[in-house]
Amino acid sequence: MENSARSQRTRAAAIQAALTIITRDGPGRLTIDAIARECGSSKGGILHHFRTKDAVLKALLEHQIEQGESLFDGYLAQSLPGRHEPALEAEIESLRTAAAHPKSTTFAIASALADNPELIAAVREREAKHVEAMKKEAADPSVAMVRWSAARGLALSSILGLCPLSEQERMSLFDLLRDDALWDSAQSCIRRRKEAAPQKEKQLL
Amino acid sequence: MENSARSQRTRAAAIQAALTIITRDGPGRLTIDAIARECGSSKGGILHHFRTKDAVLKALLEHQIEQGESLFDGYLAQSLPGRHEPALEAEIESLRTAAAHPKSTTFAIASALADNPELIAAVREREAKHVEAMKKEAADPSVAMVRWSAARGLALSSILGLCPLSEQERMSLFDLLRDDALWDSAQSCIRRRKEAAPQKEKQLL
DNA sequence: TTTTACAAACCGTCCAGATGGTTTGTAATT
DNA sequence: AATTACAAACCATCTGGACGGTTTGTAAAA
Repeated sequence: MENSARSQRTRAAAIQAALTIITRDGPGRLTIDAIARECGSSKGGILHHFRTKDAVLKALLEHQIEQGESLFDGYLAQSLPGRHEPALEAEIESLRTAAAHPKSTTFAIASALADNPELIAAVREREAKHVEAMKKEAADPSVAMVRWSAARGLALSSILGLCPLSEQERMSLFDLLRDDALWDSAQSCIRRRKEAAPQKEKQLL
Repeated sequence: MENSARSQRTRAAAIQAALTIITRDGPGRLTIDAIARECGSSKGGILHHFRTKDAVLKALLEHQIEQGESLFDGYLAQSLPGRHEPALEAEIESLRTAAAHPKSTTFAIASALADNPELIAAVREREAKHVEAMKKEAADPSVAMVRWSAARGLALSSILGLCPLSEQERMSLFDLLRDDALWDSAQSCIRRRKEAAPQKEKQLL
């Protein structure tokens, strides 16, 4: 086999093995030895691709980010032309999907990443771009941020195993958050009220 | 010194030391040796109080829960008699406070807990009670859940270092979420719309 | 004197990374 | 086409340190 192809294949296999381990055995069991065993490779082979264990984690995170991004892109592409806030809706749907995965790798990866704040920062910066897009398209950015935050809260709670709501409740809340027309009408009420009694948040968002 | 007092003191010192380590050095550095070193005790001494490391984590979690609970109780006690949804507001304020702590121990503890799902379940169950209370007092439970989820999203994002919003933006969003009157008026719009075009979430929440 | 609280030395295991070597692929030279 | 020279991928083994937990010792309290 061609060298580069071989290399790429084992690298992908290593990442897949890491994901398997992290979900099956928990993040505490993710060792280089375990990865090597899982993908039928050797420790040396793994360490040839990733010079340190942190490099493995970084690759894992990048893989996860790519997944999330393509999920988002898919939902964005699906959105009908008439929608007011396609990015927000795609984001909400992405979060709904993420929340649905109870044995989430995301949690495991997050916990494996706990000691690497710089990697987390990368995620946050990517998130900032999405937020920008959502604010830009929104009639009222602060309402968009509320909807986004709520979806995020549901997703993060579920991923961390902290969500006390049933799946049905979660689902219908996601439905509600997504319902553009509903928020449009609520928005006008809020706006009217804000103008009547101006609040701090008005000029900030 | 009296035995029991001495014991209690070292136990508290151990927990405090664990919190110091976990925030200063990261959860990966939380070892029994480190705790002993930090609080000027010995490994044997620590293991006299906590038979295993998991017991330390459990104690740490309980400590954190107590903190959170008393914070919530404080805000609840502060709430003025006229408010419609005191529990929700107290919860939102608690979450605001939690979010404000950037070097949060919560994150570190969460990640240290990653391999102990049963401990996480305890937190979730406690959360369920709060949710019940909030639903009970709410005119529209689904709106309350949206507000709560949004506050939770902001808090969790901040704690995990994933929140791309500025502190000001976060603060004003919390203000907005807390504004009972505003949501009341929005609620009536939503309700009107729901009745006009009934949705799935209506009967579920 | 028995129990409690702690200390110090120690044990077994796990694991990241280093090292030295083998196989496989590649490209230039003859 | 065959040979040579090199590079990349990969493997088996070792090591040094960290860490959870145990055992043994000790001094004070009960």
